[in-house]
Amino acid sequence: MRFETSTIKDIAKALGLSTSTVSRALRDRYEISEETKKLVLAYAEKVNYRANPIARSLKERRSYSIGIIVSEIANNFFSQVINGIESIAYDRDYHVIISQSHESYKQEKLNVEHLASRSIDGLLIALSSETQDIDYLRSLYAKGLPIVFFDRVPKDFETHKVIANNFKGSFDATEHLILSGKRIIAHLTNSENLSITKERLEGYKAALAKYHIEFKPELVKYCQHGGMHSAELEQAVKELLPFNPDGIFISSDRLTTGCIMALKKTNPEVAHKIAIAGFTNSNLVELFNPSLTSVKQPAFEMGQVATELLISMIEAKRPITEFETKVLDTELVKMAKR
Amino acid sequence: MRFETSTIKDIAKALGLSTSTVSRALRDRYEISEETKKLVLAYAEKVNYRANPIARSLKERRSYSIGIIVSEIANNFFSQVINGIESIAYDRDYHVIISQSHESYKQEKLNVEHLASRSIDGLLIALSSETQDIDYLRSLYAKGLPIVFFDRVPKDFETHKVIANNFKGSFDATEHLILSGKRIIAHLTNSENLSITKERLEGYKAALAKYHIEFKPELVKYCQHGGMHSAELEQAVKELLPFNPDGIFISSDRLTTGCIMALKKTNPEVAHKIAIAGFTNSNLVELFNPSLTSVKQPAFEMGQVATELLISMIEAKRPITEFETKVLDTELVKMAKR
DNA sequence: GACGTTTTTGGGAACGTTTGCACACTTTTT
DNA sequence: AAAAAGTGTGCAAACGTTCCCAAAAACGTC
Repeated sequence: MRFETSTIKDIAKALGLSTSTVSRALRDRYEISEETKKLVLAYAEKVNYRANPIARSLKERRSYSIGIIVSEIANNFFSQVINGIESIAYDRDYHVIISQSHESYKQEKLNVEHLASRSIDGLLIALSSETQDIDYLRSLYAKGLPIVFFDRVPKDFETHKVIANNFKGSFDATEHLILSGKRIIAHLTNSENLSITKERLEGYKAALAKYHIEFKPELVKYCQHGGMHSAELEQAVKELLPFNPDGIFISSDRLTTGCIMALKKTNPEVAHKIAIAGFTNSNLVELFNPSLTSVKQPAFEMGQVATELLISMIEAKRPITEFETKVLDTELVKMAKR
Repeated sequence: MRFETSTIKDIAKALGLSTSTVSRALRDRYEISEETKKLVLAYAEKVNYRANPIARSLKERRSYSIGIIVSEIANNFFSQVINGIESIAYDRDYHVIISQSHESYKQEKLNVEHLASRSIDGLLIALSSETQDIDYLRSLYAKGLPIVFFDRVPKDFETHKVIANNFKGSFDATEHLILSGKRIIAHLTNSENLSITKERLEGYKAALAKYHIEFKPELVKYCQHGGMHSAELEQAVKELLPFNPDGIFISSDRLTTGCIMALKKTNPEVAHKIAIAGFTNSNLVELFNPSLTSVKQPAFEMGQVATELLISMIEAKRPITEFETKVLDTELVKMAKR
């Protein structure tokens, strides 16, 4: 803000003290008499003093804020994660700054670098589907920026990570399809770059294997843009239909809703014949028609856990050498009976 | 970041220049020789110099960032608005900081004040449903913080505002219900505090009047928490059903989806008999069952327009005395035939 | 070559904090 | 009674910029 507001200096002058004393009183430092502290606090209250966080950041080289990078806030999963992050961060006196990569590597890098230059104390990030090169993150990390990955994590990066049990979630969903009698189960998934894509594919394969159903690579379709481009998605669906799948297991929020939409639009006659099971954190699934079986990730909790880990890194006295990868269980919400 | 990075001082020392000269070269000021400028820029490039925005903010008392307050990013309408805001802001070299009020007045005030203390250059805000007292905004505004309201705007606040044509949107939706033969049309709406609530109620009334249908206050139910508390919503729906409505016009995103959900849950047998028309920007309406007629707000555009207005205020040379309230048209998306 | 004018550069204060150090004053110890 | 230890305060530097002001350099004119 470009307008006047009372500063430590003003208080010092008004009270005939030095700025150092005032600062110490406000920050509740050790070497300060009860009396002066009371005095300063009372006066500060009176003039409605607000510390200038910018000045503090500059001096201390930290900002008490943490950066978040997600691909889209419009995605229920991510907005729930953000709520989880906020719930912990605010408790611990951190603020959060949210940025969207829109699944673009370039945008992601730009945002991260801007956040870093704004002195964020730590970063929580779910990689974009385009991202392959994470050297820019490595270099920030090497310079001392604490980073915690969630959901979409890189391998070969030694830090805390929080993910869902993607293998089990996929396994359960696929098994559910099989147990309801489906035999030709397609798999629609995200960019191959993503960790979640690989893990979910494995779960799908394992479920097929358990029931002795042959895995057919042609039944797996990847969408580079994670469902952001409807044309890409429709194309994938179109390529899948000739195999006459009776079930589709879909591995991400955007893709799940997008796929149903594409089916309804391009092949309404089969839309109800194909059973769908997919990852989604939409709180509107109950309204969907055709209905579907959904795999819900513990998004809020994931945000909380990631934030706790990040803050522990930020506030650690000594360099951390032991890192954890927390794995949280997903929940299978079975399709309503029709 | 608490780690070393090259500064203007470093460059000055390395090149045997003064910090002032380097600063001028970097900022492309007038009084500087081409030669030195080239030299400095080349070196800056080489050492990958990044200006420290914190220092700049402190010095200039502005931050090239704008604050956004919405109630929930998980709401499609707001996340689309945010995308619109970003699209303009980034073009004009501003960054955005998003905060959520979660429909709480206290949280809203806290967030605004934090943003203000972080030297945001301007504020874009949609009021929370709880907010009645906006004196804290007035006082910031009086101190020089540019504010543009969107969607949920206060009256008696002289500044730019951007809203949807709520009256017409409601009128159209209600008329649509009437034209499809409905006669007992209930209205489920937000907190009475909100500007949108009043405007939408008027549109609803006007449509009823046009077709000589008596307006009955008991058919209007307000939800203080805007659909955030499902109990409140279910209660409202329960109170409406005894009147045997054959149509419901709903005035907000959260309420629309929430109401359908409540109907399905508590009275599945009537859920399909009641025609629903409601405001929502969900991109999943096509999947809903029962289907509904939706009023879509031009959310992205609203964000864009609001941001343009805000930036014009921020960059205005002289105090602005003429303010506009832009009204954008909504779009009625009629229910698919069943 | 002295002088004025213009262009380029440097010195240094300022933005609002925090903090190491020194100093003054009290209290305790010897 | 002097020395030591403890407590509270102030001074001043620092964080990385920007920008006013003055100095220096370059150039033109007579």
